[in-house]
Amino acid sequence: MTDRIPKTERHRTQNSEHVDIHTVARLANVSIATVSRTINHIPTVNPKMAKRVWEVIGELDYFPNTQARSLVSGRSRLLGLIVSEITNPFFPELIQGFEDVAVEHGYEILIGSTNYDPERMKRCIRRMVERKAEGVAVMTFGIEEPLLDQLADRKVPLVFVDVGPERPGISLLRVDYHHGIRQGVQHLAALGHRDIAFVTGPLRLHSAHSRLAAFHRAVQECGIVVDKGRIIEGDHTMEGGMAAAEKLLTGAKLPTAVMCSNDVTAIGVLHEAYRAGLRVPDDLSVIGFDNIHLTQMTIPPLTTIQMSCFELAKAAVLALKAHVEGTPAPKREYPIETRLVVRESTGFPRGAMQDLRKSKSAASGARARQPAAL
Amino acid sequence: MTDRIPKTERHRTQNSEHVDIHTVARLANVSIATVSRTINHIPTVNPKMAKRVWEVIGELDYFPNTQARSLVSGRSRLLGLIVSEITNPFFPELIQGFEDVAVEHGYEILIGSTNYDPERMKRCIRRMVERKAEGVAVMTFGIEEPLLDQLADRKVPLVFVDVGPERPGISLLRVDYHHGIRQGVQHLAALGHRDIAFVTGPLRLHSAHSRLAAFHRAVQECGIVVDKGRIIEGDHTMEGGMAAAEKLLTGAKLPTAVMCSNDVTAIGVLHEAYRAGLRVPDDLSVIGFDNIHLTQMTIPPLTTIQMSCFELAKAAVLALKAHVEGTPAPKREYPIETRLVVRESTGFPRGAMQDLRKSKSAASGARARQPAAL
DNA sequence: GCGGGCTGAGTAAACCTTTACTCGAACCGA
DNA sequence: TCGGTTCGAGTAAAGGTTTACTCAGCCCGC
Repeated sequence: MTDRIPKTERHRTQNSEHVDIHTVARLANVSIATVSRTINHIPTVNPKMAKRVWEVIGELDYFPNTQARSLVSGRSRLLGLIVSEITNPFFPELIQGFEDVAVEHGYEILIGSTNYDPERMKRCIRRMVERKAEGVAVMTFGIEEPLLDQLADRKVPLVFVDVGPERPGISLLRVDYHHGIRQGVQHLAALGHRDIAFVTGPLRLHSAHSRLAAFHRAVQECGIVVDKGRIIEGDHTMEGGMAAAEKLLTGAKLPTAVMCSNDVTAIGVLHEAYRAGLRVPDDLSVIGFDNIHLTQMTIPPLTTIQMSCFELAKAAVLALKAHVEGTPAPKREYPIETRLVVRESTGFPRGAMQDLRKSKSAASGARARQPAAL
Repeated sequence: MTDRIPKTERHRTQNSEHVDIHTVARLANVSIATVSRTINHIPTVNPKMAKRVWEVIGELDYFPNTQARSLVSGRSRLLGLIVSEITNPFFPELIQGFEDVAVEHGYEILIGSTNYDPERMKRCIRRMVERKAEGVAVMTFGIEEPLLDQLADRKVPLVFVDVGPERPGISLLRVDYHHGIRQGVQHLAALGHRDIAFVTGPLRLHSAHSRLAAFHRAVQECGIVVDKGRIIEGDHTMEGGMAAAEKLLTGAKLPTAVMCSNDVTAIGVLHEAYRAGLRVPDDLSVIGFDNIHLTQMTIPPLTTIQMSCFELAKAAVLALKAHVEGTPAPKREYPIETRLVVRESTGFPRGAMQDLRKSKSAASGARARQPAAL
C-alpha cells in the first residue's frame, strides 16, 4: 500500500536511537508484554526473566513513555493543586507538603496558580482537564461555577481545601480554627489586652470567614467586647496588612493588639507599625496565623497560630486518593488542629506593664521582652 | 475473533459519555482529520466547516487529549524548570516569571524542586524525561553529571541558569553581577564604611562564586581591604544568614556593614542582629541581593541589589525555545542587569555620624534614618 | 470539450503502552 | 497414561490524536 517501512522492520533496522519497550524486549529476548509486566511489578513474571529485563532497562536507561502509558491505561497518576498565588509564602509550603505526600502515594502533581485572574483560572482548569488530572485540590477562591463544572462534568474528584461553597459532590476540608484562635485571644487577654483588632482575609474566602467567626466567639468567651471598627477586611497580602494597619493606626484610639487572619498580613502590620514608629510589642501586640517559616525571622519574631500545612496537604491528598480509588467514603472534616505559638510580638498592653507584671501567672506563655532591641 | 465491540460500532451506540475527536467529527459531519486540522488552526480547512466544528466543540466542552496528542506528534509543549527549594521565596518569583513567559510562547511548565536531596533530584530528572519535557532549565546545584546525561543523551536542551559548570552542549545563563555589587560597595564606601563583611552563598554554586568575585573586585576598586575572616560562607537560607551573622558578631571587632549573597541570607543577618541587640543600620548596615518582594517588608526595609527574576526567567525560556525550535544559535550570555536599590538597612557606620553628616554629597542615596523606630 | 492543476477533505497508519485473551508446557491425580 | 489445571508468556487490540497520502471535484486554458 504505502512504502513506509513497517514497524517491526523499523525496529530491526534501526540503531538504538529511540529506546522503547520493543528495544528492551528484543534485547532481553522476551515479548513486550513481559517487559510491561516487569515494569509494573506484576508478580506473574518469572524472576529470572524479570532480572534480565531489569538489566536491559538499566543498560539502556529506558524510561517508559508516560503519555502512551496513561493513554492506554486511562490513568495519569496526576493530582492537581490550584492555589491563589505561588509567590505568597504560604503556598509553597503547602505545595511542598502536597507533593511529598502525593509522591509517597504514587502520584505526581500539577500546580496551577490563579493570581485571582479569570484568564489564568480558565487556563488552570483547562490544564487539569487536558492533562487528565485524576483529582484536583482547590485552595483559592473566585473560580466561577461553570469552570468547576468542566471538572465536575468529567467526574474529576474535587477537594476544596478550606475554601469555596458547599457544592454537591465536592469534598470540603475544613480546619478547626477555634482552638488556636481561642488560645491566641486568651493569651492576649491574659496579658491584659481588652482592645483587640482583627484583620481578616478577603471575606469571599471561606477560611477568612471561619477565622473571623472563631475570633468573635473566642473574644466573647473572654468577655471582651470588640467594636465593629476594629474588624478590618484585608486580603491576605502584605500590602493588605499594611493598609489595614494604617486604618487602625490613624484612628483616634489605637487598639493594643491586632490579630491577623494570616501571617503575611501580620508581616504587613508589623511593617506599618514600624513605619509609624510604634514598637512591637510594647506599643502594639501582633498575632499572625499559619506559622509559616518566615515568622521565625520577623522582627520581632511573630507570635502566631500554627496550622500544619503538611497536615492540610496530607488531608487533601488523602481525600483525593480516597475519591480516585473509590475506597472508603471520604470524610468531609479532617481533624486539622491549630494551636498558639508564642514568640515575641505579643506583650503587655501599653501602660499596663506595671499593673500586670506582678501577677505572673496571668501572662502564661508570654515571653519576657528583651530590653528595647532595635 | 474476539467479541469486543469494534471501535466504530462503539462510537455509534455510545451515548455522550466520552467526548473525543470522533464525537466532534460525527456531530459536525466531518472527518476527524478535519476536526484535528481545525483545532490546530491549519489554514486548509474551509471556514464554514471550521465554524461548524468550533460550534460543536463549544457545545460539547471538548478538550483534546494532551497525551494522545503529544504521543503522536512527538511534542509535549512542556518546559521543565528545576529549582533548589520551592519554599525559598526567591524561587516562586522565578517560577512565576518562567511560567508567564512560557505560556506566552505556547508552552506549559513542569516544576521540580530538589531540596538538595539526591533522591529528589533523581525523581526530578526522571519526571522531565518521562513527561518528555522539550527543554529543561536548571537552577540548582548538586545534580550529578550522570543524572544530567540522562537528559543530554536524549538530546533534551538544557539551560543552566547561573549555576553549574561549563558543559559542552549546555547553555549557560550568566548574570552581570558586577554592576550592581559595585554600586552596593560604592554606596557603603560613600557612607564611610571601611570594614565590610560578605556572606556568600554555598560556594559550590556558580552564582555564589560570581557574586563573591564581584564583591572582591568592587571592594578593590574602592580601595577597601577586606580581611579573609570577613568572608563567611552561607547557604542562601535564613538560618545560614543567622549562623554567619553570629560568627561575625561574636568576633572581637564587628564589621560596620555586611553584604549578603542573597536576600534570604540578609533576612537571617537582620534577625541575628536583632537578637544580638544591634540596631540596623545604626550599628550595622546590611545589603541583600535579589530584591525579592519580601525585602520591602523587612524591618528595616532592606537595601539590596536588584536582579530581575522576570528577565532571568524570560532569558531562560527564550534560550530553551531557541534550542527547541532550532532557531538562531542561542546566546550564552544574556544582558541581565543588576542595580542597587537603596532602602533603610544601610546608613553611616557606627560613630561616624557626625563626621559624615557634613559632607552631604558623600551619602548619595542614603536615606535619613527615622528616629530610632522600634 | 478535455486534460491538468488545485483545493480541500477523507482514510488509515503510527505513536508507545497496557491488558484481555490465547496457548503451550509442565505438572498432578486418578 | 491421559485429561485437567495451573502457570507463565506471547499476540494483538485499543487508547485519542496527528499527518502522509489519496482522491474527488472543480476551475481554467487551450
